[in-house]
Order: sequence, then structure tokens, then C-alpha cells
Amino acid sequence: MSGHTVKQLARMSGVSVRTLHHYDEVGLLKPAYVGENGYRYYGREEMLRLQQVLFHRELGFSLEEIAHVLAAKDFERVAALTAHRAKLEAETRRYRQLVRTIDKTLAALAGDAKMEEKAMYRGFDPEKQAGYERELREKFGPEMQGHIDHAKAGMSAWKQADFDASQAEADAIEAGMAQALVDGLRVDCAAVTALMRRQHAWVVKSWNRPAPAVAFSGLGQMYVDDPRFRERYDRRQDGLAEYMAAGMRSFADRELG
Amino acid sequence: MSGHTVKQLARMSGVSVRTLHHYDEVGLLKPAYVGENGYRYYGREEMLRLQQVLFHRELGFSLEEIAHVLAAKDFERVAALTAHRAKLEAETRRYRQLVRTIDKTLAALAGDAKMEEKAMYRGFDPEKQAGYERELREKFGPEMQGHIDHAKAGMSAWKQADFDASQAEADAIEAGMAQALVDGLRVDCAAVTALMRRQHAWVVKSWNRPAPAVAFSGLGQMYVDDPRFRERYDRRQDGLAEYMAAGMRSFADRELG
DNA sequence: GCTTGACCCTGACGTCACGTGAGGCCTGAT
DNA sequence: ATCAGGCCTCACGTGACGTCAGGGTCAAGC
Repeated sequence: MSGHTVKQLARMSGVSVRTLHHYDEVGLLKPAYVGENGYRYYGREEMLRLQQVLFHRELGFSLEEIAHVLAAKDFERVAALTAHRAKLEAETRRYRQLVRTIDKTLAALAGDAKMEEKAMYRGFDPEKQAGYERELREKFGPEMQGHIDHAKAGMSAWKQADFDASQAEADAIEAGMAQALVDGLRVDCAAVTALMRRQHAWVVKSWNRPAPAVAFSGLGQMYVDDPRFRERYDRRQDGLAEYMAAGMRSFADRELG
Repeated sequence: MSGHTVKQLARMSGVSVRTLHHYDEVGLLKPAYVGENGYRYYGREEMLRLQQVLFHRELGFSLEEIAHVLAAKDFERVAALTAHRAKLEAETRRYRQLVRTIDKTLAALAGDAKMEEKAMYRGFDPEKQAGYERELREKFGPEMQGHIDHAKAGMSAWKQADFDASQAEADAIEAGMAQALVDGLRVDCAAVTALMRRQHAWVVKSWNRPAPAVAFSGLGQMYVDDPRFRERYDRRQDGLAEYMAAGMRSFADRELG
């Protein structure tokens, strides 16, 4: 019963010869026996094991994890699969977010996202807001007026009283971040994280809707990209726009992911 | 205007110094200027470019792709983003499929009804867990002990980290339901519905898989039928097991159907 | 017995986006 | 002068193989 050679097994299972060599090398799948010429020969048992390996590989387990799982009994296997399932779901959620971000970016590139951009400015500075509206009208003509009116109606809840308090909070956060920047604090340190938590709360309140990870770090990105925001931050402290963006991204990754 | 050194830029943008070195190496982000001592100095333009790089990196572009995208015009950029979007969606679909595969595998492994039952009890009560282990030992003898120990190690993360929070939520829900019961609230009133929504979320998290209507109301039924659960609830409040079951069935009918 | 061509082996380097030192120079403060 | 803390350039390690290079082995046909 000489068993199968590497090429035979490779063809049967759809993997490469090199892969079998590699699995032998790392001890994941050793041949049933090795001829004196050094040839590898695989038997029925090895074929079954290979199937197990490939199954778990498909699921995204690393070879090391596979070795561990195959050595374990059902009990542990269930735990491993459950944990892996959670990872896959997390990845799925992350990818969905990325797709949404791409959609937004595409919309922005297509010029469709004027309203979105507008929404992000909301509550920042009513004077600039007015200037921005004029700009929009000039660019896109009178048919834009309807959209602007609509947005204004949405802002009616935004009373002047709220604006002052909100602006004060924004100022306080910026001041804290500027200090953190000159102090050379890392963006993931506790102090900056606390500031970012306030920033996140502020954004949620300003937008009047939740700000998930991608939206929050995307807003940070806009602080850097958009000259009106950038100018505001850099006037306070050189590099503050980037620092804010980094802080927000870091916070989003760590706490909103 | 000396610009920023590597460490400064790294801190501002939240990347490592090595990353900046690497980006320089591969030509993705070169310093504005290199001193005669060999130091890298970055200016405003480089900071902006770095933000662009990081944005695309988050989306999962490779560094090579990023270099290409940043050198391209809007038209090409749209094409790249669209193509990348398709890739992400394909990955998302693939992951969903993998999750389904895992679910099937878990179901198969649980074909042994004991395993299923055990999974349901998971995170509920360590004492019951101990009872189950003893049962296993009596049935399969001492050689099982090794497996149990091993599995315990694998599950320790679950038990230690999540058990407390999970149990606290379960307790809170039960307390709320007990109060609702003594207050004579109908199981379809808003307050109880809210509690049942939490209960459903808790079950989904505990099981780590969706709980459709039949499963959810079936679990409620089990609270009545199974003495271990029944005792737990009735100790807190007489009739609570039935009340839970009624609430869950009602919720399942109204919101999960 | 010899050639041919398909198959086998063992290195060993390349991939990608950095992490992690090692070893040494530069700079500003004491 | 010393010292800490920056900066630099190598250069190896990661994971799961792909891809040669160089050389031995096997079955079949001549």
C-alpha cells in the first residue's frame, strides 16, 4: 500500500505541492511515511486530516490555530468556532462600514454630497454658514434653494441659546486638545481619550444623530481636508487639525469599533 | 520654517515613526526636505498627503494602490473606489457565508443534545456548570477530566470577563420583570416590552447567534418547564417563571414574527 | 542499458506593511 | 562634559505559501 505521492494528493485536494511541503514543514500534516528516497507518501488518514485542515483554512483560521483545533476535542472546538464566528461578524460589520464610507466619498466626488457637508457644518458658525449657502446658490443655481430651505427647517430646533453653550463646549475641547498637543500626549492616552469622549458626545448632540466609528473619524478627516475647519484649528495651534483627526480616528477605532 | 520631525508628525497623525520611514522608503510620502544631518522634515503639504494616505489605508487599499490613487485624477479615483467597493462587498458576502457554515458546523457538533443544552446554560450559573461536569465525569470516567480542564481554560475568557456583565444584565432584567409582576403590568405593555427587548438582546449575545421567534418563546417555555430555571425565577418571585415565559412569547409574537 | 520526460527532493528568496531591535550620530539642557 | 532623548541606517521577523534553482528518481520506450 504505497499511498499517494504529493502530486496525487495535491490534485485530489486542489492544493499545491508546495502547500503540502509547507504543511509537512510546520508539522500540520505529515506524510504517513517517507520512502528511503525521501518521497512523501500519504494514506487515507492523512487525506481526511487534510480535508479538516482545508475546511478550517477556508473559515480563515491560521495554520497554528488549525493545528490546535484539530488536536482538541469537541468541547474546545465549539469554543474556537464560536470565537471565530464573532471575529467574522466583526469583520463583516467593518466591511459594511467601509462600503458606506466609500459611498459617501463617491457621492462627494460626484458633487452630490453638498447636503452632507452642510450637515457637518451645522452648529459651527452661523455667519460662515450664511456665506456657504450663498456659495451653494451661486454654484448650483436657484433649484438648490429648496434644499437649503429644507435644511434650515431642520435647523430650527437649533436655538441660539443652545448654540452658545455648544460652542463653549467645542472651545473647551479644542483648548484641551491644543494643550495636549504641546504637551506631546499620545492620542490614545487617557487624557486625550477623555477629551475625545466629550468630542463624540458633542458631535452626537450637534448632529442630533448617532456618530458611529466611520462617521466620527471621517469628521476628523474633514477637519484636516476642509480649509474652513483647518483654518479654525490651525489658528489656535499649529498641527491641531491633524492632532484632532488622529485623536478622533484613534477613539473611533478603540471605542466605537 | 524647519517643519516637523518624524516623531512630531507621528504623534500628530497617530502613526509610528517606522511607518513614516517606510512610506519614505517606498516613495509614498517623502519629507519636504532632508537636513544635512539626514533628518527628515515634513511641511503642511506632506501632512495633508499623509491624511489622504491614512484615509485610503483604512479603506483597505494597499500602499501601492494608494500611491496610484493619489496620483490620479477624480475620474480614475472614482473607478478605483468603485472597484474597491466591489471587492469589499464580495468579502462581506463571503464572510456571511462563512458564518453560516460555522453555524451549521456548530449545530452538527451539538447534534449531541447535551452540548446544545450546555450552550444554552452557558453564562448562566457556574454551579449548574459544575453539576454538568460531574455528570460528564460519571458517564465517561476520569479520562474525561483532561478534556474538561482544557476546555475550561479555553472558556475562561468568557467566564471571567463577560460573565459578570452578562449576569448583571440578566439580574437587572429579572428584577424589572419581578417588579412588573407585582405591579400587575400586562406583558404587552411598553415597560415589559422594553424589558423583553433587553432580554432578547441578552439571549442573542449569550448564545452568540440570532434568536428568532420560535427559539425565543421556546426558551421562555423552558424557563417554566425546566426545574433548574424555574427554581431560579421562583426563588426571586413567585410566578416569575410563568410571567417571563408569557412576556417572551408575547414579545416573540409581536416583534419577532 | 540508455535516454527521455515527468516527477521528487531540499534549500532559499520574495511577498506586504510594517515591528523590533542593534549600533551609532546629533542636539539641547544641565 | 555629560546625559537623555531624539535621529539615522541596516537588517531580521512576521504568514502562508509562490517561485525558481539545482539535482536526484522513476517508468517507459528505444
